[in-house]
Amino acid sequence: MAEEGDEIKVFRVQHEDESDAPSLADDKKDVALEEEMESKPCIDGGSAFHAPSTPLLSSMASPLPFNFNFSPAGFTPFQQLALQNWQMNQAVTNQVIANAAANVYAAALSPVFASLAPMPASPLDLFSRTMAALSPLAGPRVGMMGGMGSVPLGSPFRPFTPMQLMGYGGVGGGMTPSTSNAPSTPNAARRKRVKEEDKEEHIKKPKNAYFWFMDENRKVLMNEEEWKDKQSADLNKELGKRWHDMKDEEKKPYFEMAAKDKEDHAKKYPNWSARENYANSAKKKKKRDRTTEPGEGKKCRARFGVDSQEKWCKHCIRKKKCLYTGGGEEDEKEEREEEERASSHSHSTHQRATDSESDLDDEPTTIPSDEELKLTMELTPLNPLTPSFALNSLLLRSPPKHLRSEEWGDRSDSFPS
DNA sequence: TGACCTTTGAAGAGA
DNA sequence: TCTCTTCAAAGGTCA
Repeated sequence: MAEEGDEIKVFRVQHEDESDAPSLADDKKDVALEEEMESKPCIDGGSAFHAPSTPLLSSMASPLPFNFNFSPAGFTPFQQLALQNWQMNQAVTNQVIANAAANVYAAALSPVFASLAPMPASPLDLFSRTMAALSPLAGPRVGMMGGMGSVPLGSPFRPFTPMQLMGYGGVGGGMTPSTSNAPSTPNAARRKRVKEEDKEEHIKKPKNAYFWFMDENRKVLMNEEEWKDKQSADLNKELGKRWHDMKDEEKKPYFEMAAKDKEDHAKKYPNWSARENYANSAKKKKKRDRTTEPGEGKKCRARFGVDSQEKWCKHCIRKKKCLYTGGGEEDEKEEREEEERASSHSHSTHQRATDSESDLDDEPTTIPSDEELKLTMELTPLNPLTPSFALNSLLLRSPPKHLRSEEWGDRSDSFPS
């Protein structure tokens, strides 16, 4: 059987120079993508088979049937995107075949299946049996929606998870559950690094005296019969009472601890200010915004509705700045910024309403982002610029009917024969 | 997975 | 100077 650590790396993209590692921002994007992909379980619900590496397989790895590369030059950005997707799918397909081959080989090595699947006699034998395993005629199948990469039901073949197919998680690296805290793959290490970097970005406030007191007494309280099953909030209530009942002298050590903590914090982060932690994330800002009553802070039109103008303040009735919202400095600043943004844009794209009527609208007209535009275009049928359209067009090797031939040009040499 | 609950004290912002 | 708001920790609950 294959040794531990043996692996097949057919399409794993390696950075030639590790020092030329992607930036943290890129890492974050990658990690988000990886987490999304890894969150999708292996389709047949089983654990993926550990594909062995053998000289026989090595001979198989290179001349896989679909291995085309062609230059995206001359394509529109969206067509290039489609091209990338297509090439990625091609890589996945190749990996599926490689995995199937590995499974055929591994099954042959297994004492259980040896009688059913004898050793491949040659690379050609292995290849033909691999293709047979992938054939739709191979009986009921499981995994990968019954398509390419699925395996005959009841067979020892296990499809790889999407991440494994892509080379993430490592065919030889992340297949078995890790028993240590150490990241099992370079990607896991990268993910951990990203999380740690995120952690480092946030410098927490030093604890105050009461928090030092809580630290010390929470566990004591939790050991008390009466409080051991209570929730944290209840414990905090009780701790608050006890803190309140304590004499100043009893509190003194905690204030000293807090003072020391504050001093150390100031030494460690001389330029830090508590302000830095004020709603520095959108979620916290959202949370903060929710602390106001529903409708509070809204202008009269939004608060009472157009039909209840009798409830509006006199300013709103006269289309002036709402009395309820007050139109604080922050609002005015935002409005100024909004107007600047609007004026910097062409007047045709987004003209922020400047009259009081529009000013009363809750949601200003927003400019769709590039991503939103892309999505919209993807959802628009027959748009020649959408990735899916471009992909289909590429695969069909013929220009869309409504595209002029000179726009499309001759790209027949870009496609596999 | 992250908000919420609950406490006190420190810090910052704004009036 | 005063008032108001936010955040620091904990861990169960809930969406």
